[in-house]
Order: sequence, then C-alpha cells, then structure tokens
Amino acid sequence: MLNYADFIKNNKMEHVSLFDESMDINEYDGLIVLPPPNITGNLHIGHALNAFIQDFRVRIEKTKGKNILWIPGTDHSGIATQILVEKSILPLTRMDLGREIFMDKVWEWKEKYQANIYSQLKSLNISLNWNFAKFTMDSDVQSEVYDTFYKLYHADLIYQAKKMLYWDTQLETAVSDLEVKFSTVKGKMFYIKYPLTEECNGQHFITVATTRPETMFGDKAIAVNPSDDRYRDLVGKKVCIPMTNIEIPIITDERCEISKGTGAVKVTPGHDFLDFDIGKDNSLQSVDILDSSGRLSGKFVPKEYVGLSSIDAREKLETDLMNFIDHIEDVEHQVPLGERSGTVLEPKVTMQWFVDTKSMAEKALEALDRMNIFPDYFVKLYKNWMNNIQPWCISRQLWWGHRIPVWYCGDNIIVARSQEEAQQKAIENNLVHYTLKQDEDVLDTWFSSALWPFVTVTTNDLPLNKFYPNEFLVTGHDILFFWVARMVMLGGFVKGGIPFKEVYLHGLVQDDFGKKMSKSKNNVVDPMKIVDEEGSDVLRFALLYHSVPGKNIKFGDKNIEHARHFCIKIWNLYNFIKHNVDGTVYTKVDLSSIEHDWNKWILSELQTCSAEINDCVQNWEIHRASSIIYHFTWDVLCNWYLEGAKFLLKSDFQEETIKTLCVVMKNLATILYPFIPILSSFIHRDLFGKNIDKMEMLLCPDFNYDKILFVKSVIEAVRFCKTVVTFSSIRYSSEKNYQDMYGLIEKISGISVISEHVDGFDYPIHDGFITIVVNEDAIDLLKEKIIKKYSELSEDYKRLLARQNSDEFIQNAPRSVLHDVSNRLIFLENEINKIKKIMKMWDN
RNA sequence: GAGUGUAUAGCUCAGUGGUAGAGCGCUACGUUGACAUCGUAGAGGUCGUAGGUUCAAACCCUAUUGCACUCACCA
Repeated sequence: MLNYADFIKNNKMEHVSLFDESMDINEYDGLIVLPPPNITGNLHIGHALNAFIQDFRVRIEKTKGKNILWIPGTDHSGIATQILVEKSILPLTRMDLGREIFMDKVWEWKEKYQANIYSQLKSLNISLNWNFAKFTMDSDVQSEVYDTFYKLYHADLIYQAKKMLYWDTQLETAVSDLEVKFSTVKGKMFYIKYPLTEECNGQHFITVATTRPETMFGDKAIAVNPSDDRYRDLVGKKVCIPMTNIEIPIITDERCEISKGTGAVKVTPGHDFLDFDIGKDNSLQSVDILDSSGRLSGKFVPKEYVGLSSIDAREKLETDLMNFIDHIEDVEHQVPLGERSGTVLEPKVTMQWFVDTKSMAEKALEALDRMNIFPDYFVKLYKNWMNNIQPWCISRQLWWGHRIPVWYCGDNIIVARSQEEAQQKAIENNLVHYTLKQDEDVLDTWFSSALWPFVTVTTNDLPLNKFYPNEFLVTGHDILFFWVARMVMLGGFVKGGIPFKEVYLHGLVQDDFGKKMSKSKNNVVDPMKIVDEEGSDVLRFALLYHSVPGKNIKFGDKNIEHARHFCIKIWNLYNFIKHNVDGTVYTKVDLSSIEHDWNKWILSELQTCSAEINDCVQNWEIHRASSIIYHFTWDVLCNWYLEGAKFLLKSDFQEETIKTLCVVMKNLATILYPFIPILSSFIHRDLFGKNIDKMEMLLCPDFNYDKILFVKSVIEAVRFCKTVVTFSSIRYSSEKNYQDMYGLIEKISGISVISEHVDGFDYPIHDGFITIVVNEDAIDLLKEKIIKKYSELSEDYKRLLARQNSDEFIQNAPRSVLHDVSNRLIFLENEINKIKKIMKMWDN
C-alpha cells in the first residue's frame, strides 16, 4: 500500500483540478474576488493564508450545496513595480529609456511575474476559476477606471488643487498619508539666532529651534504665541534670515506652543504642514526651495547651496552658520519615510488630483448596517477613520499605472473616458486648434483596486445583479483603510449599496518570534518550499489552525510539524479502514441497521462535530473549527472508537462495523475537505470511487450513552492503575452490568474482565467498582493513588457544598446552574462514599 | 499625544460569567496487526497588578503596568 511520503510525492506531479471548468455560469450562486497579489515577485506566506481562508470558505459552501465563483487576478501596484523595474535596468534610468520604452520593459516584467504568481497560486491547490482572471491594467478594466473617474469628476467629487503633501524625492512623486511610515532617528536640534533689524530692549536676536535649518531659505516669518510674555515686545519687529539677509516679520499665532523649543518658531510655508497653515492665515508667501529630487533651488537659495541635498545643506550650514548658532543639541526625532522607497519625505506644495471623500464616507458608515466585519472590533477603527476622512490624493508622478483621464487643451481641461471621447469633446467645444495633451500623471494604484469587486464582474460580462455585492471579502487587516474602505466608498458611489456582504480580516504571518518577515532579517518562510516538501494540505492546515480572526500568526516549524502529523494521522486512519473493509465498501448505509452502541455513538459524535464546525464557520472561527476536527479525528475517532472497532470487527458485529467505518470515513472526508482538500479528496475517491460532493444528512439512531461512559470509565481506571502496578484481569461489579461491552474493554485495555468472584483490590469507577486482581505488594501504591484522588474530590466537594449552602446563591443563580451543582455534588458524594467504603476495608 | 488590541502551563496559543484547555517540550511506562510520524499516564496555573460589579469573574467595569498595532506628531 502507498505510504504517506509517496502520496505527497505523487500529488506534486499531478495538478488537481478542483473546480469543474465546464461549469455553466448559471450554476454559480455567488462570487468572491481574490485580493489581487502585486506583480512584484513571489507569493509570500501571507498570500497563502489569505488564499486558504477563502478556499476554506468556498469549499465549506460547496459541501453545503452552494457554488461560489472565485475570480483571481493581479495588481499592477504602481510604485512598487516601477521601483523594481527601475532597479532592473540599472545603470540606465527610466529617463534614459523614455516613457515608451520603459513601459515596454514594465509590461515584460508584468508578463513574467504574473505568470509566476499564477503558477504559485495554482500550486496551492485552491479552487480559483482561471477562466475569469483579470489584471488591474487590462484595457477593459481601464475603461471602468476611466468611467469611474469621469463620474466622480462630474459629480464634483474629483478636483485639482495645490496642496502640501509628502513628496518622495527619490521617486519624484507625491504619496498619500497612508504611504508614510515614521521612523525614529538621531538628529540635531539647531538653536539659530535670527538678528533683529533693530535692537529691542537690549536684545539683538530672536532664537528659534529647528531640526531642519536648510529650510530657512524659505522662511517667511518668525511666529510666537500671542500670550508669550518673553516675546511680547518683539512682535511686529523684523529679523534677517542669516546668510541671505532677507527681512521677515515676527508675527503671532495661537498654534505656536510656548513650551516647545524656544517658543519662537520659524515659519516656512513651503515645507512644513503647520507652517503652511500659519502662512495661509497670515498671508505669507509660500516658496518652494526644493526641486523635485529634493535639491535646494530657486532664487531664495544662496548660490553655494543650490543643487545640494537637504542633508548636505544641513551639514554645510552647521559650519557656515557658526556666528548665528546659539547651540546644537543631539535629539531623537521622528522622520517621515516613504513606505516603498525608504527615503526621507519632504513636505512640498504641488498641484494634484483629489477625491472629495466626505459624502462617500458618510455612505460607507451607513453601509455598516448591511455589511458585517469580522472580527467586529475593526468596526471601531473603520468608523474612526471614516469620521476623520481626509481628501484622497489620487495622482502620482509615476509612469506605471492608469494615466489620468484628463486632457489639456490650452487652458481648457477635458475629462473623458477615452482619447477618442476627449478628441470628440475638443471638436464640440471648438478647441481643435490646440493640441490635446493627456495628463502626465497616473492614478494611485488603490484607485483601480477599489473597483475590483465589480470590475471583475462587469469586464467578464457576468450578471451584476447576481454577483454584486460579492458574497464576502477576505483580506489582511493591514489594508483595511488602503483597500477595504475605498472599495466600500467607490463601490457605493459607482454601483450603489455595498461591495460585499461580509468582510473577514485576518492577521499577518510573522516569524517564530513575532517579528515581521523580511528579506533583510532573513526570516522569510517561503510557502512554495513548504508546498514542495510537505504538500499544500500541510501548509494549509498549519495556517488555518492558527488563524484567529484579526490576529497575527507566529509561524515556524512547530506549526508545520503539527499539521504534518495530523495529515499522517488521517492517512493512517484511511489505511486502517481500507485494510479492514477489504473491498466491501458501502457507499450508502441505512443507519437504522446499526445496532451496537459503540457504532451508534461514533455516528452521533460525527454529527455533533459537523454541527459544531458549522457554527464556527458562521462566525469565521476557523481556528476553532480546526481544533474541533482535530480533536474529533485524533482523540474521539482514532484513540477511542477505532480501538473498540478492532474488537467489533472480529465479532458478530463485523458487518455493521464495516458499514459504520465507511459512513464515518465518507463523512469525515467531507468534513475534512475544506481543511485538507487534497488528502480528503483522494481518500474519498479511492474508497468510494467519486469526488466529494454535498454533505450527507445523518439521522443517527438513539443509543445508550451510559454504556459508553461505562467503557471509558473502566478503561481509564485500568490505565490509571496500570501506571503503578501490573495485573492482567479485573472483575466488575455494579447494579448496571453491561456485559456486552466487556469484549470492547478487554480489547482496548488489554486486560481481561472476569465475572466470577475474586479477591483483589477494589477501585472506584464511574458506576461501581472494579476489583483488580493484583498481589499484596502492589497494594500500597494503589492506596496512595486512591488517597490522592480522595483528597482532590473532597476539596471539590467542600467548595461546591459551601456554594450550595449559600442563601444568596440559591436565590440568585439560575435554575440550570443550581441543577448542575446539585448533580455534581451527588456525583462527588457518590465517588467519595465509594472511596470511603474502600478505605474502611483497608483497616480490616 | 489619541485610539485599538493583548497579558492564561517552560514555549506557542485557544477559552462562550458557573469543574482551567490544546499543541510542542518535560517525566514515567509501553512497539498488542492503521500509525514510535505512535499510544497511555503524570508533573506543571493565586489566568499581568490593584480595586469594583455579581450568589459566582480568566471572562464584565475602573485604574495601573508591560507589549503590539493604528492614527497624529520634523520648532
């Protein structure tokens, strides 16, 4: 027979098709989209988690009879891809190649890495339907993107404005607030003395503190708080900017904090967010002293500083300003870094396109009534973000992306859905004498991603009313604002309603020590390597088992090992069953023909297990569902039932036990299918000759659960005693005497149960005693065990009795709890009395 | 600075007011025909700290400390 290692090896070779490619579109009952991976490289383990969670749910639905169309795709991811392609053409730059040739290079890159991502997704054995795959820059997707822009523009929700934004000097583009990551670095705080144009009360200078002295060339004022007594007399006076001797006024502004720095702050409206606002309110000019690559430039910058980077200029100023520097302090401060480029960002005023998100955010808040977010604590974050929504800058000064659908025609602006339409509009408006020039910039990647739930439907010519909203969305919590929020906003605007009925946010996969996986830390776990070595089921179960909603997963070899052991356990279970049914496989079994309580019991456990998993799935508690199936398979089925079944297979109950094994294996395979689809499909096909389909409804016959408790109780007692003494037979005595279970007990425990009276040591069990036939020497060890048990039970009893004797408890506790406690007390009392009786006999 | 989450066994983590749980690790025993990639048993916990609510708190509330994350923050 095939062993597990061979099975894994064989399955690598064969591509298991898990959906029926010929399935008619009418047979689908709903749709979901795969969050499109970036075409920047390889799938990482987070993608695998994301994909497996979706596939889990898709397969769950399938076993319930609901077919979900799952559409794959990839994202062009503007900045990230452009950076990589630029790196790949070094030492040439994109300027050297020109826009057209550079774009060809990016498209080449796209083809290569999309193919790579697709083949890696396929190796995860997930049920994506590849017939409908999309790329965010496909031309039909572009039409939808342009159409959305057009609609927003004509609804006055898109506008062009000059605003201060973070500017990436390496990529030479504006970036959105969400793409800024702050980092603590060591820097210097310069205390610079600005000379007053005329002395005032003996003062010749006003001192300001700054970490960015190089921006002084753009200073337009010195501001102090109006209630700051130290500077009261200086307000309205003028100072000179050191080096350039340009005169600027001392003004007051409420936003200056008296306790910060020296209380006096240099106002540079061109290069600081606060200063920009102060400048605007005080009619100060905003001058830009940095060019797009972050080098000093312009008429306000002294010649010897023109062309220097901020850092170089700062260094040079440290010596050049000698006479003006009061002192310098070492400080740690936060600097804004570009998420992708990692370079220091500069606040810079530029003309950009913005989406006015206010009204859409309001609708997105209302959408919460119809859209469930799991886990629900993310609702708070979502609300908080929507309530503090900022205009969304959607233009990027990049080459790779959807070119902004705006055409310039002299001083006229034409917003259109295509070049042709723009042309047409130019003709209509008598603008033909100008050359039509499309905006050079591209749209933020997230703008096109935000349309994903419906463009995947419309561009595939699928019926929107059937597939939109999507059934659910599964994604990492890190892109709640980047993506989920924007899908809800734009989806609501373009198509109305909500884009998906449920949102499940999973955590990030971290390394064993809870650190983020990154190439630089060399702690990246490659999912493809695990798939290659262990099979996709192992990776899948390892991830699902630990995926608590919203929480990050610490992932290491332990997780893999645990999942591998589980798969091997199932493999061995399958081996056992295959061996024991020996060709007579029952695919349909009339459960009413099952008579033995042991068999009926496992059927009922199976049913319970299935129902519990169902409950978990409703709430996306995949980790709990995984524990339940693990526990059922390992403990209930393999460790208890199977051991008993070994006896039944050699008894008069052989045939019905084979039937039971078949029913259990068939249904277990179906339950396991969403967790470990490859192995469970294989088992199902091999034993029952067909693919897994819908879950069967099991109508289990009634059975005597007391008998099961009896068997377990005797066996547990025997095992407990076996750890201290050796014996080969016991006698059981009680009112209820389930003789028909003796065989089972003997088989599982490995001792014989005799009915004739014997002398031995009495040991209490669930419902009576067992008499252990054992020699005198060992009795003390057993006594010790019993004394320990006695003290444990007594303590329990005392505590519980105290509770039951409390009037307040009786008055206030619900009836069911009172009932439980009194039952428990009766049980404990029984146990204790049994032990007392035994102990009394010791004395005789 | 504001917010969110989190603290439970040696480690990694589940836990739904009413008997404290799992995997790994550890100790002891056991290869009986699915599985040593295993089985059985055991040890190991004032559930971060301090209050409060409740008949009853790991769970609810308040405060506090540590950690993680999100947002804001370059004087």
